[in-house]
Amino acid sequence: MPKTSTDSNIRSLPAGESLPPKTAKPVRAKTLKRKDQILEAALRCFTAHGIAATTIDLIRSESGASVGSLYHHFGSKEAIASALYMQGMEDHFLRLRTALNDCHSAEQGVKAIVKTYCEWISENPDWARFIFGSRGEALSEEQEQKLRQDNKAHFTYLQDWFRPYLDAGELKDYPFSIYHSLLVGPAQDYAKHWLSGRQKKPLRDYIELFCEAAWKTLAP
Amino acid sequence: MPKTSTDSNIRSLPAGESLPPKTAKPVRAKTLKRKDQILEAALRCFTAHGIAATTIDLIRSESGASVGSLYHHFGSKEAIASALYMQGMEDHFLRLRTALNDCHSAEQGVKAIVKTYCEWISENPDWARFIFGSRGEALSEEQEQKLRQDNKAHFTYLQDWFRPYLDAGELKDYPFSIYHSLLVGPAQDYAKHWLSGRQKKPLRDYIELFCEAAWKTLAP
DNA sequence: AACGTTATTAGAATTTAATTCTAGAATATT
DNA sequence: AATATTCTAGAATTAAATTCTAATAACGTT
Repeated sequence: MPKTSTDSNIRSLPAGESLPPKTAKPVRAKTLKRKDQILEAALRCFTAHGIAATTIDLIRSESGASVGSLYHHFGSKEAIASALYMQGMEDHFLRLRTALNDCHSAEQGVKAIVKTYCEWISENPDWARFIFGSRGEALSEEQEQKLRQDNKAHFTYLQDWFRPYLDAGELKDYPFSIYHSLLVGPAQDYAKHWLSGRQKKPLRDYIELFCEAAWKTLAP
Repeated sequence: MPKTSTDSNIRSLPAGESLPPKTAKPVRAKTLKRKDQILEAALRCFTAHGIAATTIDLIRSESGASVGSLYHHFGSKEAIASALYMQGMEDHFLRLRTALNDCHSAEQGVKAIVKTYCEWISENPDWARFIFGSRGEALSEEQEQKLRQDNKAHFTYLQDWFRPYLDAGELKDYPFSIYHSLLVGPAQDYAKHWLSGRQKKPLRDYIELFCEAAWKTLAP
């Protein structure tokens, strides 16, 4: 009985977590390759034609896979989008954590978050455009679940990272649930406008500015 | 030759503009009512089932209209979403301008923008959820065009409103294209999380905080 | 290296949903 | 009242997503 595979090619390992003890399903190299081909093709299609206008058949021909293969690996069109979304988030999260490792003050941390955010978007505009564009919809049960978990884990990681500085009074004491919004909200909004062509100046040009602004908001 | 009607029930009149001199097309009362019924039904459906899962047939039965009627008035499913989107934006823009009229300092203006933004979302959560959820996609040529114009007009309005204060040095002198992002970015991000259920505390509870934060960023 | 098992691929068949079309009813215009 | 236009209905069509059946390839086992 063929079963839609769910474990996609995970690139990052959640920092603190240990490997699940599971009854290892065999994962074939060719499978991962095909899945990646499909995801890449899908992103190309989404970028070129927009999410709504991208049909399964387009992804099929672009990826060289067959309909059967597509559905075997992902189960639905939505799931392809989901996977792309999740992959993007993971990629970004990982990068952010890496950046934070080199920071040793509240100010450095705050600025690193904003900077990393902007850089990721600048370097992966297609991916970012897709993620912004598909927000909300397009998440199946399972993936929605996983996204929440990931978000929460990420959130907790950040919280832990900042706690010492907070305790030391190096950071303004807002309710924590709001930190993320204060930090990346402005950059995110500008990014959206830039990605959609409504703003000309590249996001990159304003990185410094958004970093400064964020720090100004959060400095004690 | 029946033609898809394009002039939807506009609630706000762009402030500075005069009425177009057009060769008035007759607009029937019943027509507007039906269009509104359809839009309202559509919003209900989007809220209840999500945008992607809402079918034409669902909107049809919910609105009591026929397929023919639906297509006569809007021309496509996308166009229904577009109209809803536009209507929301207009509603919000109008409200914001009204609020700004009572402000007489940079600080008042800045805070009014953030406050109005938050209040509109808090009072129209379904509408807001839809707008955030449908971002980007779902705009037809014509409407895309109109949205850009509206945005630009709104933008210009804000710019004009703030210029005197900027000249008087009551406001930090950032590039103007970034003001909007600095102002509402944080509130917008939090709103998104709240609307999707990822954050519990209602946006309303943080209005003060976002206002203060915005002013802190923009104060000279 | 032959065998059985399971994963993968292919593409035809089916189902579901969006859109178009044709004709008739309602409303306005002369 | 005659005519033109807009609006409504629902059947017919088209397009796209998904399911299904069978064939092929990869893998572990012997």
